[in-house]
Amino acid sequence: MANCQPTEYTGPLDSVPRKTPRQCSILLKKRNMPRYEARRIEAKWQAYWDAHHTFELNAAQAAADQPKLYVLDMFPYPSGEGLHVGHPEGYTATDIVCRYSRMLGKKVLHPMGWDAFGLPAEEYAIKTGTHPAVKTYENIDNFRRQLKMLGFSYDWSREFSTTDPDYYRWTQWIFLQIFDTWYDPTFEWTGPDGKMRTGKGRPIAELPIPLDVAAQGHDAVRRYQDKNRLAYQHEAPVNWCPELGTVLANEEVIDGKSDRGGYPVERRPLRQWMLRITSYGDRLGNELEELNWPESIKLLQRNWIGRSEGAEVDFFIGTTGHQISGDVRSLTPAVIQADMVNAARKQLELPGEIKFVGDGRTGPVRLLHNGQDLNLSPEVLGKIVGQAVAQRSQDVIGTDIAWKEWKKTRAESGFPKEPTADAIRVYTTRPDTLFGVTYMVLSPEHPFVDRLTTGAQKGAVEEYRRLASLKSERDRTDAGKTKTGVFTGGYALNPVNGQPVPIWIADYVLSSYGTGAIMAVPAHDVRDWEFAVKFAIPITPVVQAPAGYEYSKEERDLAREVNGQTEMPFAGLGTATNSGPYSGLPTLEFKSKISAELNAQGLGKIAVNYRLRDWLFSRQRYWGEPFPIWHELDKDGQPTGLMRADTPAELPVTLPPMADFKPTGTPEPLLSKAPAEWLYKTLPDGTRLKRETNSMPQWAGSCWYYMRFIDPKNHQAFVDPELAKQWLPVDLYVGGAEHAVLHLLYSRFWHKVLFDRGHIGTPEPFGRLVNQGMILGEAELTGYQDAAGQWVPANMATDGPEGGPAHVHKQSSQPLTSIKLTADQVTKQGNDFVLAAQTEISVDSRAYKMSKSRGNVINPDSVVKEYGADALRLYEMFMGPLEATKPWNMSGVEGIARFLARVWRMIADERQDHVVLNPAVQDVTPTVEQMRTLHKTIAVVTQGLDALSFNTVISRLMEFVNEITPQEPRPRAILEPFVLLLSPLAPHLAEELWELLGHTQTLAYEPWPQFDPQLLVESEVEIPVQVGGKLRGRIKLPAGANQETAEAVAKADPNVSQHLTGKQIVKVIFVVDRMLNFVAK
RNA sequence: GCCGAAGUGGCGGAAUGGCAGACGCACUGGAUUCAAAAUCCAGCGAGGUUUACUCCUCGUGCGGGUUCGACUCCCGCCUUCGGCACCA
Repeated sequence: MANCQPTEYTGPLDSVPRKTPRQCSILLKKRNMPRYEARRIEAKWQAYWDAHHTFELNAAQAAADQPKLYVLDMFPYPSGEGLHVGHPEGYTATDIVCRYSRMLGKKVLHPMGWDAFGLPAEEYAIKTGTHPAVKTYENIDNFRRQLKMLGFSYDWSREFSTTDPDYYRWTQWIFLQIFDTWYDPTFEWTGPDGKMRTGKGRPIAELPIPLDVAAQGHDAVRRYQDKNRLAYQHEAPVNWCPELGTVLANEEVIDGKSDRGGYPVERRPLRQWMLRITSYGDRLGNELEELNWPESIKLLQRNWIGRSEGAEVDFFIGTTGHQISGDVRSLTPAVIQADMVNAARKQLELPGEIKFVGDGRTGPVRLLHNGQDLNLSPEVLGKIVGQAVAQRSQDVIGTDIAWKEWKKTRAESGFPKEPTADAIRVYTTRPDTLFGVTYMVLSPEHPFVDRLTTGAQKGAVEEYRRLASLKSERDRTDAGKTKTGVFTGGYALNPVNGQPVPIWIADYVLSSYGTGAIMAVPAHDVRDWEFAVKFAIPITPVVQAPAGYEYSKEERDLAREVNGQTEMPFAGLGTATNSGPYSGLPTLEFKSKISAELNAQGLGKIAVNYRLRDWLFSRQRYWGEPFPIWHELDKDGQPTGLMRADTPAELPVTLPPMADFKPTGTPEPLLSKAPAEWLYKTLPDGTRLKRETNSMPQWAGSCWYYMRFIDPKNHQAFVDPELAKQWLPVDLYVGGAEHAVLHLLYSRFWHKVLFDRGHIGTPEPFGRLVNQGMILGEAELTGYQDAAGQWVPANMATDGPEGGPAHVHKQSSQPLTSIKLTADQVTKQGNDFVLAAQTEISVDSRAYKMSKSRGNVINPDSVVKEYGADALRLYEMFMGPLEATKPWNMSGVEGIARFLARVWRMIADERQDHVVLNPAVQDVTPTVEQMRTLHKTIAVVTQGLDALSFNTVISRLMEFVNEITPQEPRPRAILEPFVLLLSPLAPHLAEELWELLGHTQTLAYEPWPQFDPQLLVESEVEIPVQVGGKLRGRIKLPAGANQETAEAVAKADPNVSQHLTGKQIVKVIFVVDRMLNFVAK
């Protein structure tokens, strides 16, 4: 017997031999039971689904008259690491919905593909010399293998990669659409969705050309069009990452480092492609409204867009001849007189007494020589005045004349669309505080800074600008640091009262927001207050806080004592004071009134700004879509600045063959090293062209993939409009919250452009969005020890400084060592875990994000190998709500595997050496109880799947098994529906059992079991009885029993009656079949 | 600092105004076994109480409130996680 000991059977499930030697059969029958063999079953059914094209949606099915459901997983990047356990979480959820929906009779579109351009493959190429495409397609093969191994019901016939020329041909085509579009913000129209909108992306050919531009000829018109396209080129400081050899979008820079790799990023002015997403800011914000997305994600997007309403206002600075660049305030009339007298004496060479009468404000200026009016012509007077200006860099009269002229011109011409050179344009949300402006601030990069800087300030200003240019955006915008700035020496005139306002530069004003210049109202803005206090600039309050106004923490933090009085900024709404004719107006009324008034005078207009910036759309790397754009060259081979787009017929512009992928080390794109035949061409008319050598960012390919899945093989269009109409929008879109702003905003933007241009009929791509939560590593217990090996309580440990030890003591800053503890070293005390041996030492108990460095990464391959795909799928769904962040726990997977094995034994006979039905499964009529169990399960599972609460669905399936397994016989009539209920979640096991129950075809299209509410009604119910709201007993009643019956039965309960004795029943609360409560005194 | 989400046994979680802790894990005891694995059965918030069946008190981050009744609704705080962070 001993030699019959089948040691090999203790190995993994799949190594159990199917046939065993006869002589050992008695023992081996027991040993060799066909227990639940996940590996065999899963491989079998995956092969079946493939062979039968079970989940491929062919044209006939797609055209069928059934409700459609488009369920999409966020496009994965097929990394070399392979699948992470986070991926199957969302994928399983959508797979369950799809399988369930097919059984409900819906036609389901559920595709999968690859977002495969990007840096990692290119970095691998640099290291190894292999072409990025090689590694990319290898990774894709591995990813596909892993996904197939999990049994997801994707329609693999629709698979594609963004790197396929057949796909990026259409990415380039869509780029050309964007390039061919300008945004008309005032255009009113009704879209195919029947909604009225203001603002539309229109063909560039429809752009009205101003007469003066048209007069300059064809090239001027082209340049004007290029400036107005949704895809345009722009020279601006951008985030240049030398390590990655590319520029990055603002969104790809985190804390001054690159999102990918964490390399330093510097600011450099470069010519880059931009997409004018800000034009769609309003619609991207407003049209979030109707989407079935988590409110928190909508809010995140709204905040990201950051719409603000206010006004643009021009502050006069004079043209070159009339610079206001001295301290006007120091100029008393006497000083001005003296200046002008000096100028006149010099110019007219007149001895004797010279006197000016009038100052230009009250009437014409006259020059008296020895008391006699010389009746000088305005030209001569102007010359004298001009000299005075030249002598002293400020001239009140000159300024005053220019100022009046300027205002007059403005009143006639209206507010210019583009800022003019004679004024600083500011953006403010509080035009009602114009009377409180005591200084202005330009961003250090503002183009007017040089003009406005006076000689004395030149050195300081230049130094400040130099330092600012070296700082990263992050350093400059760190809210915590104290404000810095330099006075330029220049002044501007406040449009509401002509008061001169000193102009500063400071890096708290960003060149990329608004107009890059602000009017500062320290009394009513916390930033301006802080700055004004630091530089002793006057603070003029012009808004009265309402009675009982509660100052915010920010405001209170800036409080200061002046003459024994506490002063602080007031940034809220109130009543205007000290504001000329507007005094007494409430803030909002003031705002609209002054905006209108400024507009009437051509001094300002209502304006909207976005925190969102235009999308920096070019990269300098190889592994991305080439732009379908050519640059015209002049005789010397220099770009003329004019562009030509490829025609659709010329697409795709494929990547040139290259062997060297090393970055150029400069912002010169890698594609500039491409072969000349790719880079240059000559048109029939002799025009030399050079290709655009930037490539598109990774986001491009993922912006529209959901549309291509609808019609992936179409060679005539990116998608057939009829099919798009049928399938869009995506009905359920599941993925991680890390794409809350970028991907989701970018694809909504592209979608809207294509909508405006009439290519698709829906304004939004994704109807319902669900964010799956993150899966953390297994929970860890961590204790801390100091250098001497003494335990330190966990609440005394804190993160060490960057580059230093990982943990330090909160007080002494000594480095601490973290020690991983086991469960038996630790005990719970109150709310804390403490060392069992030293209960005064608390320890950390936490799950951390999975990371290679922490060594807590769970590999789906090994989970599947050990427990099977169904177990992995079910476990990920059982962990908790889909949206929640939750820690992994390997024994939880074992628990699920045990459940699946129990399901197996409920239906299959594991004592036999081949797969047969359990003899307990019989064709008998189910009992009423069994029917109730089944129908309760159908009800809970159906509702649970509709609500995506898979964890409770699985609980209910477990309860079914717990209830039914001990029973014999087990009626087939309840087991078959059970298998169908299980099938969306554990499809391989369900198919195997379905076959075992005698079916010859897949259950994928079996009708979903319907529940009969009649069968759920129980004849007898147990309800709780409370006395004074506290539970005192439970009574059994016939279903639907009335209050009298319930009270009688309840009073008969000894414990209830005991609690009622000596008390008076004041009131009885009774809810039929739910509860009974005696309110007693 | 601002915005958002969440705090329930040893752990993951269930219950969204009506029996707190379903279901699973871990743990404890038992059955089976030569033994182990697997499986099956029972117990499992804390404290008190009864020979026993029991019964009582407390308990959903903390403090208040509304209600016959609150994990659930309202007000104020604390903690953790995520996002934003000089956006005029």
